Amino acid sequence: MTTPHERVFAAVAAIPAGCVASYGAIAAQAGLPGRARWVGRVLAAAPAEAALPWHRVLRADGHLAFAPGSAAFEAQRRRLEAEGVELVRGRVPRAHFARRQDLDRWLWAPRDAAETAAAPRADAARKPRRK
DNA sequence: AGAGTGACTGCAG
DNA sequence: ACTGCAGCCACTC
Repeated sequence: MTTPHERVFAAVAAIPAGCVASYGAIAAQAGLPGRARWVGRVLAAAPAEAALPWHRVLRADGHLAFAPGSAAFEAQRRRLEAEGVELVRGRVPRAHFARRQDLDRWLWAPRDAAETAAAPRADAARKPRRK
């Protein structure tokens, strides 16, 4: 059967191009709520052959998990920008976060709908923060 | 066995 | 917005 490890891979692979998801969301999607750190560990150990869109996974607040300026940070930022996802004031706008159902649709599971937990408002049509 | 360490998170100050 | 802190849990000394 599917191992937690495989479910994490599947969840990451299910993130649509141009979208992102948090470590916690991936963990929850893989049936491991509360284990965001473990997801980070799995991705760090993931072989390049897996060709996972690891760059679409970031912190819940929109910040990349790597230290700003580090090689890994820049690499991830480049990959995101290549898909049209740009950092605004150092973070990815909530509007880019994939929604629960977007991931479910790719995975299979109607599963529930009960826990529509983090349903981020998908607009973000706000004024340009003065200056 | 026990302490330290994160590709994390949410809450508190 | 930033800093700390408590939970979190696998893994490494």
